[in-house]
Amino acid sequence: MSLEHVLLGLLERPASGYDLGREFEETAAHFWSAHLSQIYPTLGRMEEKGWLTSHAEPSDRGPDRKVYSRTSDGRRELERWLRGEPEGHASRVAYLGQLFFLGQLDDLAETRRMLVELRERFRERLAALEEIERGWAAEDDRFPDALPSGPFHHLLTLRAGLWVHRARVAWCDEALELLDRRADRGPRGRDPDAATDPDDAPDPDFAPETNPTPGERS
Amino acid sequence: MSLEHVLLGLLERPASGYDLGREFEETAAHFWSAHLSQIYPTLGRMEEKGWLTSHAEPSDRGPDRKVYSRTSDGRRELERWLRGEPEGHASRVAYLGQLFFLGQLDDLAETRRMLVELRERFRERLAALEEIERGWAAEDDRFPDALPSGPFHHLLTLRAGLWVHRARVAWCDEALELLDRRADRGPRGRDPDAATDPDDAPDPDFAPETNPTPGERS
DNA sequence: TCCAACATGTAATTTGTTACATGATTGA
DNA sequence: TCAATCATGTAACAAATTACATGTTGGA
Repeated sequence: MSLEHVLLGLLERPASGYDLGREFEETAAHFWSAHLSQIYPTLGRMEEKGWLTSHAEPSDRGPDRKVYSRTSDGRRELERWLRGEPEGHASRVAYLGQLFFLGQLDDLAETRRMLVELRERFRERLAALEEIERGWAAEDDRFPDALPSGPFHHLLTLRAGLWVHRARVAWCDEALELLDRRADRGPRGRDPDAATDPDDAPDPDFAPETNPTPGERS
Repeated sequence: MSLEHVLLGLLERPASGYDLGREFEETAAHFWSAHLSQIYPTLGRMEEKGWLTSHAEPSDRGPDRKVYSRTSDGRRELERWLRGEPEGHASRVAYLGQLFFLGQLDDLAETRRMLVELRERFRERLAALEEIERGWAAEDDRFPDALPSGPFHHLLTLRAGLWVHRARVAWCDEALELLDRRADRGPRGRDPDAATDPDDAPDPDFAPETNPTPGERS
């Protein structure tokens, strides 16, 4: 299970289940997520396997904290995972499933609505990632070439998110353009607001090549 | 459950569980995946709900096929899903988790190996998507602006994969460049093959802007 | 004769989500 | 006093993977 490995990675320093839950929302959100109700029993199982030890610590407020530390076995397991093959993802992207079948509705306004909504979400996510990167750049003058190894690798994963979200926004722009070109020829399912949308300029800095067939570079 | 909705979408025409399994590997692979052992019981549950009906049909070879058809209730449920909010994804991208923690190894050669391996995978996936698009363009002279609604939406989702995979390849290029710049200053964990890798030119057609901070466009 | 593709399923297990349960402390 | 944050968990359910089980047909 990869959750166990992500927890091992996060436990570079000792932390409680609750702490780790917060880390999933903050630092790890762009590549993993987990609920506390999954984290707690998982930590328990990892302790049974000998990858972690725990001790109780009084809390400033609220009940005792149960603080976990990685054992040398845990560290070894993490290394094994890190040195192994990159783990893929059986992609399950529900919004693409929706879009794929939206042709069965024969209502282009609905397709348009979905693309506009998606673009808005991707833009927000992108802006959040850019903000994080700006923060890192401002608070460490070694950014980016002289960063310590940990932060440097964090930057690499952050930039994966940046590239992908930029691409998603650009894809939405392209798709909306294709869609509006269609709406101009066949009147069926036409969105009355299509022409008045104020927010439709594609990003000129991020066009892979001639639309609509960037595949043909041979 | 979105699997049920994807199955409803795929059942535009009647099909057996086995057929649908093949469709997941072929047409739907870039946005969803499912094993036959998940598909069969799911179809059963959907029939109980009244979204599908089934009848047996003799097969050319092998046992009888159990062919499912969408009912009007099933069609209505599909529409409800399609007209609803775009469904997000709790992203769990294991390879980014690996990369994120690879800093704890302090072995840049290992980071390099992973990025090169990832880039290779993304390139292959990208080439496969480009090949599919080329096939569609060749077999339908209405491509892309005059395609019927179904194929048009299929094209939109395909192009999502194209954009994202292009971005992933470009991200790997950038990451390797940053990495090699690091290796040049600090000798620690240096990959002896880094300089002789023949396969390292970044794609000039797909650079968002100045590296390494495409976020700063203000 | 053996393997691949066709065809359908069940069982066991793992993984992930949602709902429930409890209780302390701090600030508005 | 009320809500938010801290803090840990269990239970029920849903979803997904892996392993098991069975049997046919056609081609190398």
